[in-house]
Amino acid sequence: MTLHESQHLLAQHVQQRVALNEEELAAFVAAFRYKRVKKRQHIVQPDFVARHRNYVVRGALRAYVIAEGGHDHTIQFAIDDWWISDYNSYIFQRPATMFVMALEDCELLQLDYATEQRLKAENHRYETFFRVTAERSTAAMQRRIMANLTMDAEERYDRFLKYYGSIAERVPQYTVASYLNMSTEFLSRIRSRKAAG
Amino acid sequence: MTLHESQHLLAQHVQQRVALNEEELAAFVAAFRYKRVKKRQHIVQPDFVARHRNYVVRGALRAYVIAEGGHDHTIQFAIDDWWISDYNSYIFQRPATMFVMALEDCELLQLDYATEQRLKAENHRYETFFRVTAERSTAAMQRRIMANLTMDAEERYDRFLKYYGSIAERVPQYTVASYLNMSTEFLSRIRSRKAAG
DNA sequence: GTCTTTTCTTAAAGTAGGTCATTTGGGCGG
DNA sequence: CCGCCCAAATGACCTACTTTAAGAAAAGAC
Repeated sequence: MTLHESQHLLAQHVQQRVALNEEELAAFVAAFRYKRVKKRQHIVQPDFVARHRNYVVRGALRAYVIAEGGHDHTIQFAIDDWWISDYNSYIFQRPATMFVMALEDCELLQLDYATEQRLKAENHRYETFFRVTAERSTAAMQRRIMANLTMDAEERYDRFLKYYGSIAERVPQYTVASYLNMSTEFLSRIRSRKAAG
Repeated sequence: MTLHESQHLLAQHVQQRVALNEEELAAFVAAFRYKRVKKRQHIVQPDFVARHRNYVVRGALRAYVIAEGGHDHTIQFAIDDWWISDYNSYIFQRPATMFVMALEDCELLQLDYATEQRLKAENHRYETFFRVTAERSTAAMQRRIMANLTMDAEERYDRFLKYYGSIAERVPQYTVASYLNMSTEFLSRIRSRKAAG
């Protein structure tokens, strides 16, 4: 995708969340740096500070941690038109605990921390955009916590397919299992149970 | 506590998150309504829209859902100097799915939705406050999700004591168990295991 | 105080889901 | 089109936790 096309996608994304005039929108989008990453490449690693907030123009990524015992756990997915980073690292500019890895070749628009601060200080409406974004994340995470507390493994998988079917289609199944807090073998069994009866 | 003392606590809370001059701070705090609620009283109920964001001056509350089978699950606690509501309801002004109930007699400062919108539109720095608040919630929820994915029951309890020991001290144990995604019986067993050896 | 309700503990039996080991399949570099 | 490697499936066994049931200990109410 061209830089111009990528910027247009981001511009549309922003416009759906806050009303900016053309000039404001152009300046906002221009603050991002275009970046390609290859499948399996990491853009965030434990112990290094996450420097960017990443808008996914095209591609798929996952944020994950590795627990004792070597098992990994997916904290977040991002595909086209989503955002991803290690927010505990990015927001507080402290060392990351997560990996963020490309699951496909990706095109990103990256906003670095200092530039984000400048944008928020510069224009009330830019601040509003980040406020709306943070609020929606909070709400989505609360829904995920509710699902984890109230549903069994099969129900969690059904919910995931319902709301994030487009992600399930393009990422490895073991990453979905680890997102849903179950073993890859158990997810496989759920699926074969469904296919049968 | 007097209204004046309550407002002072909220003012301090706000000042720790955003730099306001005296006039701005006074106007912000004045937008809240003081409210007392008795133990066991609900301030949010399923099917009704959560109208307020609640600052806890003094007291303890819990947000919870009741799953099929009658089991309840704690989504959030709030004690002195915390915020609570059903954010999926409040932010989108849609019917709540949660209860928010007082675990003790409480004093709150409530901000209603329309007033919050007015504040955010009126002053860039008020908007900043809500942005910072939402960002911190997001980060905290992500840490909780990580803990739920990577830790077993006993580790989750240890973590809760470490970071929220002051909550554990003043709420019923079964509410802590339901927050940590384990049965009240199992939490009891963990505790007696610890007390012994 | 004493009666009642709520919370917490203990123990036995049951199960959702995990682990381990092996097989099957798919994608892709050469 | 072959061989390799990583992902998905399958089955046997295992365990961390739940459920059920009962009683003990706090906490209110009157």
